[in-house]
Amino acid sequence: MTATTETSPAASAGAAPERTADAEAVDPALRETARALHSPVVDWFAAHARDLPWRRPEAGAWGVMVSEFMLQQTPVNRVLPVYEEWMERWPRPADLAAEAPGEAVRAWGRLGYPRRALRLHGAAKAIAERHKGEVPVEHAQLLALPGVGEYTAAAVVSFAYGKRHAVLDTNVRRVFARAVSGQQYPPNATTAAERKLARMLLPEDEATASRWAAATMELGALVCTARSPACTRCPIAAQCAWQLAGAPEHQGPARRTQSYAGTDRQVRGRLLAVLRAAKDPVPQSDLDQVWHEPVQRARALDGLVSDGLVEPLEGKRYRLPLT
DNA sequence: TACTCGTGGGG
DNA sequence: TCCCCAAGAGT
Repeated sequence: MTATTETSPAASAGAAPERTADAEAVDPALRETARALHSPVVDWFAAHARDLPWRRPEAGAWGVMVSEFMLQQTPVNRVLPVYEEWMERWPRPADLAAEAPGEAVRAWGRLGYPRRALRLHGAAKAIAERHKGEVPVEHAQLLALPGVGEYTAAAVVSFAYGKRHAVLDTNVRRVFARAVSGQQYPPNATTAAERKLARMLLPEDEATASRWAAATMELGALVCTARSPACTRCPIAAQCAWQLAGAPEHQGPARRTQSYAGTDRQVRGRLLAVLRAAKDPVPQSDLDQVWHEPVQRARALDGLVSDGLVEPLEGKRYRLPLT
């Protein structure tokens, strides 16, 4: 029974008058599908969830937010040590807000995409200034913070505050694509249909919805993986639309793989690595050593400066930003 | 929408 | 070895 992801005639025909304005019509078949998935997935999570530091109560909303920033496109194993250092050094948003942004970039280390460090610092400042030092509870307020998008806002709302909110990351999208839509992989870009499906599948009960969000993510991360899913260990393999369809190969455009060698990104990474390691301002002549091609080198450095990741000083010297 | 933005480990 | 991909956001 593959669930339809769009409006079904049955559900939308005679719109129930008692529905509130923003309530969505729910396909009865999909509702049944959802109920059949909730218990197995949530129970599996209770038995197999990893003991990650940001899942412990003492992490608090700030800990959850820090972890979510770090986990944007970076694997858990690499995040763990940096997260621990970070939380020890800056246990509250105000602690980070009081620091120079360059210190956040330095402490970010080699997690990659260092703009995230800058944005996390900016988010901490906004929280300190506009929210009395407390991580906001409202999704819209979270969304207004730098570096917080649809996913991160939902994750904080759900994981930190236990609210009922659909959480749609790459893991969840893959689980739903397979279990419900019968596809090996989700579309390249998140679609409105996926968002709607995620809302439809969300359990009504708040506490269950929160567990469901974390559980579907964990299932995607540990079992329903991209490359080689461990279907024998999957709690919903018997109901999986993709399995029931014979695990067909993905059709449609392949995800375009991003190159790295020789790109500006690589040059930026090398430049920033030098600056992270330096305690004092670095003369340009030192930065020139990291890349042979002068035009690309200059472009990369300019980009870092305009992104606010690097601060230019008098006499062709550079450092991580003090302000 | 499609593209940019780091880094490194596992298949 | 090489390639794929990993709890996205911003433009």
